[in-house]
Amino acid sequence: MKRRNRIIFHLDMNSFYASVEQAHDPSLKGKPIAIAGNPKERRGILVTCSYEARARGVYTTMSVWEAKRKCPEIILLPPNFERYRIASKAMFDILRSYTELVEPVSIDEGYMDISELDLTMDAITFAESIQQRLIRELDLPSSIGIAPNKFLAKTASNMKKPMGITVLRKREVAEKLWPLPVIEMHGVGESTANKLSNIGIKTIGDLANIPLGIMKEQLGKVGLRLAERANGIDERLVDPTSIFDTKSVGNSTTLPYDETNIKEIDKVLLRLSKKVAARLDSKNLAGRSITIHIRDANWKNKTKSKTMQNRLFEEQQIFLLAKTLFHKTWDGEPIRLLGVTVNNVHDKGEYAEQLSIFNFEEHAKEEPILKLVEQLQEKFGANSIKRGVKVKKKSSLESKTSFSKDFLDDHEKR
DNA sequence: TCTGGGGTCCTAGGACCC
DNA sequence: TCTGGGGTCCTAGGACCC
Repeated sequence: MKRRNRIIFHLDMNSFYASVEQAHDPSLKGKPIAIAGNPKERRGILVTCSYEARARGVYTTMSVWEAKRKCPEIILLPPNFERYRIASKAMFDILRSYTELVEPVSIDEGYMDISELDLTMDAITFAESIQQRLIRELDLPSSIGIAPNKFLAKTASNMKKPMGITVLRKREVAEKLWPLPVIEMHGVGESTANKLSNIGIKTIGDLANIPLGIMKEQLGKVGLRLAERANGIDERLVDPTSIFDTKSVGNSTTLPYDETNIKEIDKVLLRLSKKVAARLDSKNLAGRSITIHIRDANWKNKTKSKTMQNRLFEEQQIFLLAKTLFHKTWDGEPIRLLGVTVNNVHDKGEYAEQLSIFNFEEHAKEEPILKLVEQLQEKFGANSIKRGVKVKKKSSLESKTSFSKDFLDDHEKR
């Protein structure tokens, strides 16, 4: 059974943050501008820069001091994420005015599946009309890739910037893709490129034609997938809902100076925990596990995580766990970066339902459990129940209790 | 004076269970 | 008296992307 060929668009906004700033303040147009995380901060980098800046040798991820050296007249702006979110929403609203099959993949790019659209024009003309509308209504430039699948569409949109429209057909893969160095491929970074180079794979064509056994052996599942993509094969569907299943919420920060002062570190952990809690709250999410991230002066990373019985969303809860994990991990080395992430997140409402079998209050009315509660509270105090005792409901009559490990850990220390 | 901050996915070993 | 084989969950770390 042969499936009908799909038509997938990948739309990529060109130097999005910089373009939004130029649209917002037209006097910035035609000038070398860059958005820097915090232009005054030591260790700042460029998040985006305008094409005028690029023409002067400046690029994204370049450090601020280096950019200033390369291009002394560069205009540095702090990011205004609220502004970018509004522009992003307006952009996706325009895309969704044509089809519901729009999948945002980041703030400034997304896929559209237009296979089923009843178009009165060809795909290229349609892409042009979208591009022109984005310019007309939002004053924002974009590039569009047109292809039979996501990978090729993404690759195509990258081929011509700014304001490009590129078609990449399956039958053109050998001619247009294969000559390119393998590092150009989406999904291949420095590390993979080095590994591939070691086994003689330099171009995307090399990758496409290597025996699958070797790829599997060298790079596992990732290798097999890359080999498929190099042959222009990608069956992934455009999924408009993927944006809604957030899996983690975290905040991290690079410290102004490598830090060993525990008081300062605690302050930072508190600040990060507050941010995470606030963001969870604004998205109405709660999580089941927490990870802390420590990067030392040599860029060596350490993570430590812990999965909890109960959902996690309160600031104090997150802060205390982060602190505990930090002290279990830290060896006294100067710290460059600290991060706090809550993983395994779900919608709070959904969560309450899922966990209701563990939710003590709901079952406390049942006779056998009620007695147990009284005993436990007498022994360990009123809050002990919420903190660590898991009450599992097996059937309406039969029930079982056990101590979670966290609970026991807590009490061993006293 | 190198190198931010937000994420996702994958792997691999150990614990634990049936 | 040689001890299989799944499956799932947890944890740590790595690669990659924008």
